[in-house]
Amino acid sequence: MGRRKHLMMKIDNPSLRHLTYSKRREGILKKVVELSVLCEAEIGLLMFSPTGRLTGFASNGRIEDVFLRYVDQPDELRGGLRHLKFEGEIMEKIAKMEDLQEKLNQLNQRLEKAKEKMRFYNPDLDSITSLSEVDVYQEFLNDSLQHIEKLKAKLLGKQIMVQKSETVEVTAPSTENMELMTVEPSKKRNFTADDQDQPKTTPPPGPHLTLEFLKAQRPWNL
Amino acid sequence: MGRRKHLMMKIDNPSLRHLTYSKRREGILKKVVELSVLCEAEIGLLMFSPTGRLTGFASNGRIEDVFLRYVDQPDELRGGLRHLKFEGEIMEKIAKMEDLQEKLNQLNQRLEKAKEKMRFYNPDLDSITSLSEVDVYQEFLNDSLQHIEKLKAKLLGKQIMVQKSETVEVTAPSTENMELMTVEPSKKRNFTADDQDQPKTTPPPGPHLTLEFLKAQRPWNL
DNA sequence: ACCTATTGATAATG
DNA sequence: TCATTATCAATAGGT
Repeated sequence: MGRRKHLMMKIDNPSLRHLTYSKRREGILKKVVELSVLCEAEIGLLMFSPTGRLTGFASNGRIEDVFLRYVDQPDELRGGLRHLKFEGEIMEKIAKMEDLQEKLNQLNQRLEKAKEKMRFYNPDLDSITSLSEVDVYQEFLNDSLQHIEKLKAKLLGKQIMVQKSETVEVTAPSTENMELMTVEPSKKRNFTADDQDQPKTTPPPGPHLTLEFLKAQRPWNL
Repeated sequence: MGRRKHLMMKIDNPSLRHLTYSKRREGILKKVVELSVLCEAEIGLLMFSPTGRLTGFASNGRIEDVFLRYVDQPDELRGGLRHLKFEGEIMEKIAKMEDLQEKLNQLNQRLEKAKEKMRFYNPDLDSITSLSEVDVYQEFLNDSLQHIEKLKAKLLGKQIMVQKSETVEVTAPSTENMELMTVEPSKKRNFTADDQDQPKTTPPPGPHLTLEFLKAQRPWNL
């Protein structure tokens, strides 16, 4: 349209160029608005004049939403637009963030697991209320001590026979004074009797704690 | 243009609407390209069809650059376009991501700490090479056992006097057969002698392990 | 800004 | 989706 047709190349004359820009900018803006109205299409348009002035339009009032929708498009559906550097920044960051969130959740789980396991080694004494629990923790620590003793024996170059692995004696190392604290097996048995019938397959921590369960709570299982 | 002029409202007939969209979309695209060529204007255009299909254009090939330029505009210069929600969202997400990264690092540290602490309770026996280390671990476990014993005594309603806390006797709970494993204090002292002079202030785990350090490695310190 | 000759875009139709 | 074409809109150039 117009008396003559422009060559499709940059208009040399700056004033003519700017005039053309102004006219066509209005035309495009009008057409874009019409399209968005007639077809309820979501449209975003940004135009920077040769002098840097911005004119824009977004069908819903916010360019940002249109761009967000664009960013959310799967690669295949972004017709007419090739290589997306910005995607390689924002999308990457968003993906990275989701990845981080995932890792963070996993780590949190592992940390909780670790904390729980540590409580088996050094349970909060105030939280233990039943003697049966006490015995299981005691057995567990004895078992750990036994491993230590075995190692010590090896390092000392001694052969120490251990027939029953659940029985162990401990030597206090650093003091001259020693005092024995003994609890009679009989009374203990009275209180631990309930445990004997408990299932041995990974019970939850609590009143039905078993030695087997505790033994599974080793650092290398983390 | 056209034989008749549309009312400026949504076209009811869906097929007609889509047809109109297709045609006008091409027209706008052409005009936009022309404008960018004739005037060297930077233009970004995003159009979503009623069915969600995207058609777009960016004068330099990347919508993202146009959008970034838009985001960089001072508020006053964003003609016709108000408040920038997207900028806030992106910035927010980036900040959130950095926050997540930070939390993840902290969690990783805590997890490593937890793992390390657990090794104090049940150290990997293969990794222990010196008798002095063995002794410290042994003391530590004895200490834990002592706590258990105290609790048990309380629960049994007994008063048990403990004069020196570093000495303890352990009763193996669950078997009839018992076997004692004893290491002579003298030989032990030979091997643990080095530790006596070590500083007691949070030494690193390893050959200079101390009981005090291990005692600090309790779950509630995590 | 406005005018208007001219060209371009597109609505209706096949 | 593509082609045709009558009609109307956009705009180049001038004022």
